[in-house]
Amino acid sequence: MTDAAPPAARTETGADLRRLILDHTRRLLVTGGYDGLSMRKIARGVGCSATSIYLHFEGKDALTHALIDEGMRRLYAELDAQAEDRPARRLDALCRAYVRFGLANPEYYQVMFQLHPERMARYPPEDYRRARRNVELFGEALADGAAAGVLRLVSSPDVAAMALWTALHGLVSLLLAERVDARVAGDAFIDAAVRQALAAFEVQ
Amino acid sequence: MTDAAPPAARTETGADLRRLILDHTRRLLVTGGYDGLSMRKIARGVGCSATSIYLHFEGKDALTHALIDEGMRRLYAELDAQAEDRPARRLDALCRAYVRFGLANPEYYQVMFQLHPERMARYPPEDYRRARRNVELFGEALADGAAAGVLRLVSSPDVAAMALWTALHGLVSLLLAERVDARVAGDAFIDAAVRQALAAFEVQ
Amino acid sequence: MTDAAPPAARTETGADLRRLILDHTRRLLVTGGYDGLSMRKIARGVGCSATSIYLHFEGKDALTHALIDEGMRRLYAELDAQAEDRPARRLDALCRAYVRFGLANPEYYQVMFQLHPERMARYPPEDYRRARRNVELFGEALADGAAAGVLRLVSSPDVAAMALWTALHGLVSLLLAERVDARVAGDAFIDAAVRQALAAFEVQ
Amino acid sequence: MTDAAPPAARTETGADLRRLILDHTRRLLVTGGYDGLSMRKIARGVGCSATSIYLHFEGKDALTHALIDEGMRRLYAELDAQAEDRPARRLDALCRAYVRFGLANPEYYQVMFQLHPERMARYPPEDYRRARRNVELFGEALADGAAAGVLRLVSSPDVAAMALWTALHGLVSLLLAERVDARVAGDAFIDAAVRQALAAFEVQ
DNA sequence: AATGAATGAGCTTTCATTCAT
DNA sequence: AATGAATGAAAGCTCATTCAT
Repeated sequence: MTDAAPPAARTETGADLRRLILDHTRRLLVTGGYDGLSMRKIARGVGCSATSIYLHFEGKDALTHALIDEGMRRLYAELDAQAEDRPARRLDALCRAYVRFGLANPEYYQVMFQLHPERMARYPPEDYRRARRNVELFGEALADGAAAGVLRLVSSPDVAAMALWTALHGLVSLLLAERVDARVAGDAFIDAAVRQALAAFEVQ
Repeated sequence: MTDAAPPAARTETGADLRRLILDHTRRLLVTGGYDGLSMRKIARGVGCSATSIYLHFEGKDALTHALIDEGMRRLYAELDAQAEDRPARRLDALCRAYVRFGLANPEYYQVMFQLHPERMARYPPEDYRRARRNVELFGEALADGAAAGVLRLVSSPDVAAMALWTALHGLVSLLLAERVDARVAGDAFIDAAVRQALAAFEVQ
Repeated sequence: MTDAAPPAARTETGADLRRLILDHTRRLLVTGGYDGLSMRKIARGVGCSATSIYLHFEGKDALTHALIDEGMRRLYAELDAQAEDRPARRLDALCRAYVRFGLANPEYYQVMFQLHPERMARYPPEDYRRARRNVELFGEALADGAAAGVLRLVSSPDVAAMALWTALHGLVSLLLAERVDARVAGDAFIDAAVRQALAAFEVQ
Repeated sequence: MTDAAPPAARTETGADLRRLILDHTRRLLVTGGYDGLSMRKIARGVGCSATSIYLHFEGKDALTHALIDEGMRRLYAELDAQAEDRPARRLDALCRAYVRFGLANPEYYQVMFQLHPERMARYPPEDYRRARRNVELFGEALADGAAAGVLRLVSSPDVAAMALWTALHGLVSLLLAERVDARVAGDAFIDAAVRQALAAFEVQ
């Protein structure tokens, strides 16, 4: 039959629908936040039925989790790309890459780090473990730096990394929330904040 | 003393309903976050009709804003109570008081600092101005310390205060979100993180 | 006691509140129609509590009925003022006065003639009787004209008057509803429509 | 013929729900008027959930508009069926068909011609254009009659048609509103009123 | 792989009205 | 004469999800 149509047409939507859904979900997250998200809005945006989303994701949670995982992988890719041998320089690069990633990907950042704990409780453990790798990169740089005597550590590398991460996260999230005074916010401020967060590790 | 006479008359209803509503709203915020909040749930919790809430608050926004303002005032009270003459000590006390407040009042903290910017856009300007006073307290301590030569500043007190605030906020919000590794989180970690944030201002 | 205040102050709001309510209700009717009417909106506009309206009117129905009655009286006053001895001229003047009144007082006209019959079912019979006087004025002019041989009647004056009224009502209500083509509506159109409605009574 | 096969499959549900909704909406309009209308009442009447209505109509407005359009088409069908060559007779038949339609379909008539202008403002322009075709039928009869010298016109056919329409509308709407004296209303009255409205076009 | 139809629960808000004061 | 507090009912609408096809 002629109306059996080109099979390629289906292929394009077929496996790619998953991608389309993820991408449009991200777009919606930027404008309306997590709560402004709805399966129907996503479907409308992608041009498929709401039901179709359930063919690719178990539910809203699973969709969100997929997005988180994707974000975590991308963040890792960016952080891991900071190929710098000297630990102090690497730490600095990691911080700046982290902030850059957050500001450039508000939608990922939101679901990755600003979701209600209850919602995260159902996050798959193995994904969680991978997510933690991101902070570990900071810990490794700190440990390397301490070993080389170029970074000063007063607590364990893990603790220091976690504390550093909280500082960076505060910077990113308040900037994204537009809570930093507009007259202050800007590259200069970001630079100052990152320096301030790193000052603790400077050897005199 | 004389005007203390008839307030008991309407203990359960009257002006007290406003308080009950605010209090129960806070309770709901802890468990379900801002999006888990609903006028009906609040009403059910306080034991009044959903309509009654509208007698005391113009709408959900106004109710939230009242809560934010209340939180900001309480935070200010706590920060302002850190009566310490020596600037460096005062700054330290401010930081610890801030974190303490956030962890002790997750519901306030959430609406105060983690609301979607769109939702904050409707926040009354005069309340906003008062809210900013909180960060200013940090700026004053920094300026005082710099003047006295006991704190080192590489940027303006305002910028430094804002950057310090972002660090503290990151600490509080990740702890509240239960995103800090349980094996790490604890008073020791908080102490380490605060020290790390303050290290930038230490004079060698 | 000094706070017993000037009694005149109360007098002004006292009996006059009824008037204020009626007047503001009319204003609301223009903008939002009957269904856009609400006791609270009225109260807000007048500056009194919603409860206070119930001191002056039994309910929304009674308030509406009072407005209808007032409108009917005003319409009667306008029609009755068309002092013209010659019946044909008087009839013409009555028609034009009717249309003028309707267009000038859309809020009255709406409740007077465009309310759902169910809502009118509770209208007090004695008021209804007075309302009917308005159409009777047309009937009298028609009867006078027929007796004088200057108006042609093919049905009883009552029937003819009623039919004439329906035509005028159609004109007014479609104009108020903005359903007459904007390029057509205007004084010329009104004039043409009234002439057309009166043509039936012309003696050759 | 072959594609007429499986429509019985979804007799109660499927595409038929749309019809059921429209029909029940009409029924509700008769008893309670436009303002007595509610999505829930409709749903209760059809035996479906309120949500289901939104599957077939975008909202209350769209539902109403669909009803208006349907009514306009039906009215047009009735008017257009008045196949009469002689213009004067055709005009008479049009008038009587119009009134007949209005009295027989109070629910359609209501939404078609008695809706608040604000509500009509959102009516789709292309539907509006079709609706206007109804009045144009009167204009054409008038123009034909004038050209043939059997109808007297003192204004343009368009204006005369519009004026005639307002008269008929007044007749229908006051009858539907039960505002015409019960002792008068009846076929004789309708006949008298229509004659009166048409008298203007009679050639002496 | 994809869909249209359907739903129950829920949302914020407004309504007319009553009651104690 | 006037009010603040309160309410049940209802409004229009959106939600995540299921199911038969």
